[in-house]
Amino acid sequence: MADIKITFPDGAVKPFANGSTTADVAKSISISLAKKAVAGKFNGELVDYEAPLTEDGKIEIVTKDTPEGLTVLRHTASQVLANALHQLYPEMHFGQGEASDDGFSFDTDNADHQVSSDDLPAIEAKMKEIVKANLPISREVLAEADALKLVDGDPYQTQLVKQAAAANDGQVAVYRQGDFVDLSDGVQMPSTGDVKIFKLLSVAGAYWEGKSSNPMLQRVYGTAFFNQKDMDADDVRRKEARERDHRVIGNDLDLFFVDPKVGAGLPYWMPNGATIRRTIERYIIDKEIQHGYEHVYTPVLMNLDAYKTSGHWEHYREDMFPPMDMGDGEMLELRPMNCPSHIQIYKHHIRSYRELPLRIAELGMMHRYEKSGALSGLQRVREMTLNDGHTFVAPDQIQDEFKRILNLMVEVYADFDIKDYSFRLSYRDPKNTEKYFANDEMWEKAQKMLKGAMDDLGLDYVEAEGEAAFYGPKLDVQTKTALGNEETLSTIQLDFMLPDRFDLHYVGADGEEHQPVMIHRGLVSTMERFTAYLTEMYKGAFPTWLAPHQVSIIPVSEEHQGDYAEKLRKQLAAAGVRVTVDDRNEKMNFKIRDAQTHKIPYTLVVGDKEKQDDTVSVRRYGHDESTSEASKDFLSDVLNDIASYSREN
RNA sequence: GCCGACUUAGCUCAGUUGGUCAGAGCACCGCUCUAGUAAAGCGGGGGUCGGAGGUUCGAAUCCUCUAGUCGGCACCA
Repeated sequence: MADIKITFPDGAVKPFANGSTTADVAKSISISLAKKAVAGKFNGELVDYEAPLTEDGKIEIVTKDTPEGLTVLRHTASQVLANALHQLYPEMHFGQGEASDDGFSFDTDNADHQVSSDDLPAIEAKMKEIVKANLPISREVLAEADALKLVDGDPYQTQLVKQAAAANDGQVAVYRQGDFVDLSDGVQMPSTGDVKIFKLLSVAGAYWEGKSSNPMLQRVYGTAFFNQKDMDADDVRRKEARERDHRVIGNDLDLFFVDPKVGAGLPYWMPNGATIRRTIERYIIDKEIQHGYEHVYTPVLMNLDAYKTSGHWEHYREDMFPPMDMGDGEMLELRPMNCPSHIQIYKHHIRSYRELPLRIAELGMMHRYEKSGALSGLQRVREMTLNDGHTFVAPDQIQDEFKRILNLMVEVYADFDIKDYSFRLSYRDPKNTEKYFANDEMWEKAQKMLKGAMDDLGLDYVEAEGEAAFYGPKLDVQTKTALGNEETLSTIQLDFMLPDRFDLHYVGADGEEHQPVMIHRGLVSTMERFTAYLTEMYKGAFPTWLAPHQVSIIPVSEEHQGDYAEKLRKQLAAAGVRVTVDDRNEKMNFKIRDAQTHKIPYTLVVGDKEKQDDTVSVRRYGHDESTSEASKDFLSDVLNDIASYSREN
């Protein structure tokens, strides 16, 4: 057989015997590379390390230190987990395994004994046996009929075989490790012995195929690494994520609480949390007004008919609080969103094209009956206040307005020092269009318009089908919570539907009536979610302008310098600084420690020396040393710090 | 909503196979010490062990139901 030509990433081309493997190629380059290699990437496709290459192509060696290498390892770990489960529970039905950014998982269904976290040690022990046995892993391709025989009536596997066969000319790939054979579409390590560093983490339910109408399987989660150092670092990362969790910090810093006896998902803002929220609220209102928004207040209760007209009742009835029957035929609804309210504002006057874009904004309190399992701290609640805004534009103003909103958003993010986010264009699901407002032309046009605007601005984004609102496509800004869950922070949504349903119009230059387009937009999400987000981002160490307590004054001796401390407090407070004197009957060290654990940006220690010179000894949060400053200078420093949204904390 | 685990003082947690097991630290209150950059000392108050049933001579501990929390899944206008 003729040699095949292998092209390397640097462009070099070398002949290899037909049927050579990635391993052969790697070894030909260097022994050290072969040691690090776990798989190949041949013509852009991940291939097994020992898979024969039978045509010309470009190769990349996938090594242990790449994300792809880690995925290969975790795929293998997932298969080892499946093997262990199979040995421990022969009757168990198997769903799918997965490798993720975080680790790996495998789904199972066992009628007699559902796997629970108590079983993890035994499963892990069995996995260790399999790893120790160092079983070679090989890929085999079977005909559909043989694959079906192999899975022996397992309902989930049978379905997977059929799907795989349908997608691949009746061929189904399986991986064998010892006697255990399993379906897998992922490239794997050469041997079970390669899965040296791993552990199981948790068990949780997961719907088969991700559909809530399907049965629920038990998903075992674990993680795996190539070396102990990375595993240890991952442990630390998980631990730090928990410390960053806004629910933990919210409790430690006394920001908010939720009392299940009073109502799940109904948060109470303690003074500290309320101060942060108030600061955010004042900031965003001022910012929006500067940018041409008109801020309004509208009722939290509204006639149910408005939500029937908007379509929300039809789409979200289950997630709304039940309407109040007032007894005389009137039905009042706790509003789940603010659009109809702002539409009322729009409709209150005859609108001229000269008024457009008309920007209506509100910190609108809304209530949604979120499913109990969805509730989480301040991130998912049943009463929330949304930084909401609706701009009403003429059709030819859409793109400009979209860009304006985006610019405003970027400005706001900069003020909060938010850097870690990504854009997602959310389209309707083309396979499931009945969920959405029925107007194909509108969807096509609107989606194209959003994409065009993003491309014009040169911004990177991912496109997500099925993530649109029922009335239109949107641009979402995605961030991550401390625990790594994705959440939407900002959103800009195009809406051609509500203006039609509510019969909105404006008088054009031609004297005729025209229909406006609505753009729904939220910059900083709800006060609840945004506060949670900031708490996690800053790890509770809020920058001075947001910190509930900005300055703590500690007299060395209350008796001797108490009057000076109080004089300083008055000066600072009069300038608008949130300042307290710590006059408790405690030692100075205790109070300094207390100020630090409460993450107060500035601690001022004042003793006889400071009193005499009218100075302060300043210690910033997180710093070990202190500096001496004239009290006047300190005041101007703090004020400057606040005014500039300084991020030093 | 679904699967699983969990729920003991304001907070974080101990409580072995049901039998002085109702505890600790922090916080809180009181007293003493008047402090120079991350916890002074002593003393005190505080919980019908999430709730409701049940088993038992006896339940924080076992069973059932229920609420909530957590981890996921689904949902997220």
